[in-house]
Amino acid sequence: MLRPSLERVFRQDSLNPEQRLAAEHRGGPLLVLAGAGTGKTATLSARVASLLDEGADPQRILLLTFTRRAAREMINRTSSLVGERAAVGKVTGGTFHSVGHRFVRSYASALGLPADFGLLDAGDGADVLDLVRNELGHPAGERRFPRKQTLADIYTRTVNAQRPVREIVAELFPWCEEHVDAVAGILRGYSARKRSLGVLDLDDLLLHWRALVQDETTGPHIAGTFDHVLVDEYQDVNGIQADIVHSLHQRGCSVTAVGDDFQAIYSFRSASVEHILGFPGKFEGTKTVTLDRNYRGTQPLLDVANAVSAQDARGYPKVLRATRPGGNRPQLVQCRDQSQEAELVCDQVLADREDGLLLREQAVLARTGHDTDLLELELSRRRIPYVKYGGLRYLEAAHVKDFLAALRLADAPGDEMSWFRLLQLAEGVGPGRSRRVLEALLGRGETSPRLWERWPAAAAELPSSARPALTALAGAIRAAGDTDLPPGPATDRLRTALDPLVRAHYADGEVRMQDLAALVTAAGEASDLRTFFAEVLLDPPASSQDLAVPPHLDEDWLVLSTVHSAKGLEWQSVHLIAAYDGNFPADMAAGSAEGIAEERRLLYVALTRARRSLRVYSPHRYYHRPGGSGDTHGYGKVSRFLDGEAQALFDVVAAPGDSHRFAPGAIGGARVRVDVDELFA
DNA sequence: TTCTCGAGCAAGCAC
DNA sequence: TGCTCGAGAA
Repeated sequence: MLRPSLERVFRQDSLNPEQRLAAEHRGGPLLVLAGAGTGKTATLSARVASLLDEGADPQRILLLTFTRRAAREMINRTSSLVGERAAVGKVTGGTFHSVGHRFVRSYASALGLPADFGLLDAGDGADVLDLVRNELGHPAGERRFPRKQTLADIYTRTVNAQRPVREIVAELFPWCEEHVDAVAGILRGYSARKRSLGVLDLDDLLLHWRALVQDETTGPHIAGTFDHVLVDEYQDVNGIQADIVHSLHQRGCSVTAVGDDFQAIYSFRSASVEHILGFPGKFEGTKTVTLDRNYRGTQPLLDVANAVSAQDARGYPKVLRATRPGGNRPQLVQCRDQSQEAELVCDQVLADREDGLLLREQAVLARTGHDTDLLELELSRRRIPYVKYGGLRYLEAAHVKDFLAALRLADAPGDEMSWFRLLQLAEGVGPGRSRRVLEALLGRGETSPRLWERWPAAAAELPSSARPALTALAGAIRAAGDTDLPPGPATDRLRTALDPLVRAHYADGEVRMQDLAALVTAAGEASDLRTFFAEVLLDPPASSQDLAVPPHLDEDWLVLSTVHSAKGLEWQSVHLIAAYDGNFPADMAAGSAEGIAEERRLLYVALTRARRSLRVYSPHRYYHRPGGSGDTHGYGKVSRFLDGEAQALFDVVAAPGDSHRFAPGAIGGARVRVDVDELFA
């Protein structure tokens, strides 16, 4: 039963009967099927608030979310409900990876890991794989031999599916099958190398966490620290994550899973919609609550989403119903090509802004990061500020990797790969010299305490022009590794030392250094360097904007995002671009029924982000990367998911104007030559 | 040994 | 289109 105070709070927050049921359910596993926009966050927050109100210890509540942003939002909402920020703040929250990391660190010795084990992100892992591949004598140039990224994909699919590599390769990478023995050897070498380096990659964190929870000694210990485990976005868990949750359940934790099987879009990360579909069967005594009242969109928009979801007979049936009345029909905009698409989007964005809609209330969604390339040009030309989420990730930018390499060395000065990377920032230093410097610096397996004494000898291998900057950098790394120095000043020293190297090495060094300033600001709020490093790696900022200090109130920008990164977010106005068949579904995914089903769900996620206005653009002619030889353009139809029935729910708009002016072949076989060669005769 | 440049080829979403 | 690798010059 709820106390009167909370009773009032719930009513104020207007929980509907189903949401209330979910918030107040006690005993036994709970599955909340929450359609898009049905107040999932409000419900989970209310449930946490209700548990706290009953006297639950916040530290004994575990909240597993997909991103740190989601965890933060949940905790903020909960504290506005209970009004005790401090108590709520003690709730253990984060992503599977970050929470797993905390346990693996605590139980490192039980796992036979060094107490100060390091972390590899996806890019680091691929680099180590590349190293092993070359050592085993498979140069990257060899015909049809998988590249490092492909090797990394094979590795992660294999361990996450827990199936033999031969099966995975045969099924998902058939073009690599002739090399499967060599691939298996490289993966074995990769595991051995990680052990000898004392590092874990992202998959290892989950594997080790699961091992801890399943172990008869450590398992009860870990499960015993929690009474309640709440998992958000359950449709996107993979087999290992599902095992972890199930083990916690078996060891006595009360489990709540929240998700929407129709928003499962992460199968490429080995997530499977089967885990949410099979939840009631696996967790005995499950109470299932379905939320289908939509508080986000208007009915004309939801009708389209419903029409798309109805094409898939599987899953929990649900039809979204709007709670807000009225609304306009969505538009399906047929345009000539992607440059016209970019113009039309800009026109509309500016028109809506004239009507008082902030840029931040508008978003442009796309299948892939580079679908927005042309649009970004047009936005810059018209001076419309924007922030881009997804696509090329922040951590993959070379200068950010440089900075993280320095950060890693502060914690682990013996890290060969990081040194190798940083040394080559200097002019006149390549792989050859780096190797000699490292030989002098790291010796043969000697331990690190004496490492800094060897720096002068190591620096002697450097060309004199490179010596001052690298010596300064080494000094900054050594100072940053001193635990007495707080993370803010420590990272600032690193940044200062990197400054001349970054400016000289990259053409746009100026801009890159500003990015790093944002990282230093973020580091200032962390408790120590190692924690900061882990946080950045395990929950990377979606863009440098994520790290920046809170922007001024008068700043406003349009949001560009991939559909994947847009999950869980909403805007007043949404533009979905490049919705042609071949992109929705992507050609790559169109080979299998499950692949197509997932693409449909991806479109569904995009369609359900809008509150008031939705425009879907389908360019007739689009650019694509040449797959073989010949034309680099394709002629597309609108996505097959927007069939006749779905299209009838749109206002179909043909782009205005000159649809024939640039039509291919209009001039027949004419050849117009421009030739200045005679000038150089 | 480092750097530059051209050829050849691959492919997206991300903790 | 943009990365990676190999050839060849400084």
